[in-house]
This record gives sequence, structure tokens and C-alpha cells, in this order.
Amino acid sequence: MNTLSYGLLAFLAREPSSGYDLMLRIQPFWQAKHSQIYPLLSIMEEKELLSSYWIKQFDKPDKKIYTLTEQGTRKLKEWMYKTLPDPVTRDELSMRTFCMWMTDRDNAIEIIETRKAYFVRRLEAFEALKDKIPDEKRQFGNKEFYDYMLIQKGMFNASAGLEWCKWVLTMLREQASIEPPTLYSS
Amino acid sequence: MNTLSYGLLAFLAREPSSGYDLMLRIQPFWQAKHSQIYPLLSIMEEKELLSSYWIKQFDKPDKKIYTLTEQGTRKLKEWMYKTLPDPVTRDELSMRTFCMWMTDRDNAIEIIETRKAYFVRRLEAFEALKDKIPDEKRQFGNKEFYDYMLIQKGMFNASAGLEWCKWVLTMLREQASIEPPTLYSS
DNA sequence: GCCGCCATGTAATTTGTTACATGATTCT
DNA sequence: AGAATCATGTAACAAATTACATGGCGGC
Repeated sequence: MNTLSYGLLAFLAREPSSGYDLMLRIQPFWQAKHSQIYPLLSIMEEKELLSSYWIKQFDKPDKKIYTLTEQGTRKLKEWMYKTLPDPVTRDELSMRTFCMWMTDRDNAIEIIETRKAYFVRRLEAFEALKDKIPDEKRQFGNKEFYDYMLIQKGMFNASAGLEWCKWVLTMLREQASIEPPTLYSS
Repeated sequence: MNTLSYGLLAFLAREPSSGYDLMLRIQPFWQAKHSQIYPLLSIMEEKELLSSYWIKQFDKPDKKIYTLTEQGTRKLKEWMYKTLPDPVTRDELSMRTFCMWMTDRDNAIEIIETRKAYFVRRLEAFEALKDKIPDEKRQFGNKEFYDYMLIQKGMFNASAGLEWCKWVLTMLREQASIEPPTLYSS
């Protein structure tokens, strides 16, 4: 049972859904391909944490709907008391920033602009998710309270990333052509 | 050649260093164990992107110092023009937040406090790194300008994370004992 | 006619973690 | 006495990505 498995259980605790559906809904918070999700679901079904049934569709392919069993619910609740591991971020931009002095300024600007666009897209996506939660459900006591928390988590991060991009861009543009440093010389 | 490999080249473009040293210095920006780094370095040496020599030490074990070759430098520079992939974050807290309604409030608070402490530690670590860069070197035109950018990147993110934790904690504490929602009921 | 979405699955490969292995020095 | 740091490496395992495989529907 890895984190993704528990994540799938967490989504299924809300409502029974198909693997495809889970894949789409988990994306903004945990990147995973369908090829990773499908096998995990069937393993969890074998362990009887999940049960499944097929829904016949006529215009689209049939769906396999997974539901959390009581065992699954228990397992999820237990997981909530285990030590929380530190988050892991792998961002190629960090590695690139560190050797940005080796490339031309136009390229540096383009790299940051690309990332900036990503954060703008991401913020819009989170905004759309947030709009789906009505004000009265954002209060403590509703399950949606935690949806709201989670979306805000994404937005806080995306905003910080966006601000950083803007800040770097002003720095890069403000400074006129100053000669770049060379290898092994400070 | 994966991102970590390029990351190692990026650090080596600044100054020749040992695998152990690289492992320590890359940590705040890209989590990688020595068992992953050592093999990558020797592969890159085979490809002649790096060259190495041993330094004898008397109180500590000997060191193998890697230096970037001209080929390595070229490879790094080329990499800077490739399309930037989106960052990947895997945070178990996201998954847990989504099913926090299933646990008691005390546990919820403890989870967030743990994460808050992590961000405080991280901010302190970045602050220490930042302090090492003198003001005059933080300007565009120095390599250290990009060190500064990178550290700020980490700080922007850690601050956002910390603010989110504080915000969630006030929400969780402010609200007195309201009955939590139950499975499959909104 | 080709592309993308829907929907599920497996196989091959790469990437990352944990464990094994060694050994001196320094701190508690 | 035991743990932590320094320092390098390999082996086994787990996690994640890319590619292979199928097939209908709808848009351009």
C-alpha cells in the first residue's frame, strides 16, 4: 500500500467511481497515469478493500465502478495516524535556474515565461474547481470544507510560483545587457 | 540523460566536487540518495561528460572529485533549450487533506502542525543559504544571482506552504466541536 | 481521414528508495 | 558504548513513465 493507493481510497470514500474518473480527478493533486492506477485498483479489490461492478454504456465504453468496502474504510482511517512524510517536488526549473548564467537572456526569459504560463493555467483550473463549491459548504462540518482546503493548497502554491516568475522576469528585463559570467570564474 | 544527471552537471559547472558533496548540496532542490547519484556520475564519466581524480585525506575517507569536460559543458548548454517539463509534486498531505473528515480534529491538527514545523525548518535552512550570498553578488551579472533566485524559489514555496498551514489551523481551531460528516452523506 | 476523448488493460523501461557492505573519526 | 558524519559503492525492490493494444464516437 503506497501513497497513491491511499489517495485512491480517499477519493473513493467520497463517491464510488471508475479508474478513469479517479485518474482525472486525482491529477491536479497527484500526477499518475492510468497504467499505474488500474493495477493498484485491482490489487486493492483482491485485498477486499474495494469491490466493483460494471456499468453498461451505449455511446461510450463500459465503466468499472469501484466502491470502498468496510475494510477499505478502516484501512484509510488507520493511515491517517501514520507519520506524515515530507513532500517531494521534482522541478527541472530549479536545476535550470542554477545554470541559467550559461545561456542567453532571451532563453532565460522564455524558460520563465513558460513556467509562468503553466501557473496561470493551473490557477485557472483551481479557480474553476473552487467555484463548484458553494459558500455554505465551505464551512467546517462539511466534507467539502476539506475539498476547499485542498484546492486552496494548490492555489497558495501556484500563486507563490507565479509571483516568483514575475519577480525573476522583472530582474531579468530590468537589467540591460551586462556581460554574463564565464565557467569557473566568479 | 535524465533531469538529475543534468542537475549534477549544473552543480559541477560551478565547481568540481565529489559525489557526496553533490548529494548534500542538491538536497534542498532535488531529493536524491547517494545510491542514485554515484552510478549516474560514473556513467557520465564513461560518456566523457565528466572527468575525475582522487584526493587523499587523512582524517576522513578519500574523495573522488568530478570535473565538467568541454563536452559536458556543451551538453548542459544544449539542455537549456529543450522544452521545460511541468514540475511534479507528490505530497501525501494532499491525499490526507481530502479525507481529513474521516479522522478526529486533534489528529487533523497534529498532521498540519507536523507539516508546519517542516516548513519552518525549511525556511530556516534557506535563510542560512541566502545569508551566505553577499548583497553585491545578488545582482544580475554574477553567477550568484541565480543562486539567489533559486533560494528565493524555495522560500516562496515554503512561505506559501507555511501560510496555508496557519490558515488551516485557525479554521480547525476556531470552529468548536461540530459533528463531523459521515461516509457517503454530504 | 486523422485527432482527441472515452475506457480498460498489460509490458517494457526508467527512476527512485531501501538495504547491504566497509571503515575511520568524532560527538554524546 | 552507541550514534552520527564522512565517503564510496552495489543489489534488490518499489514506484512511475512510456509504449503497446483495442475500439467506438464525434469534431474538423
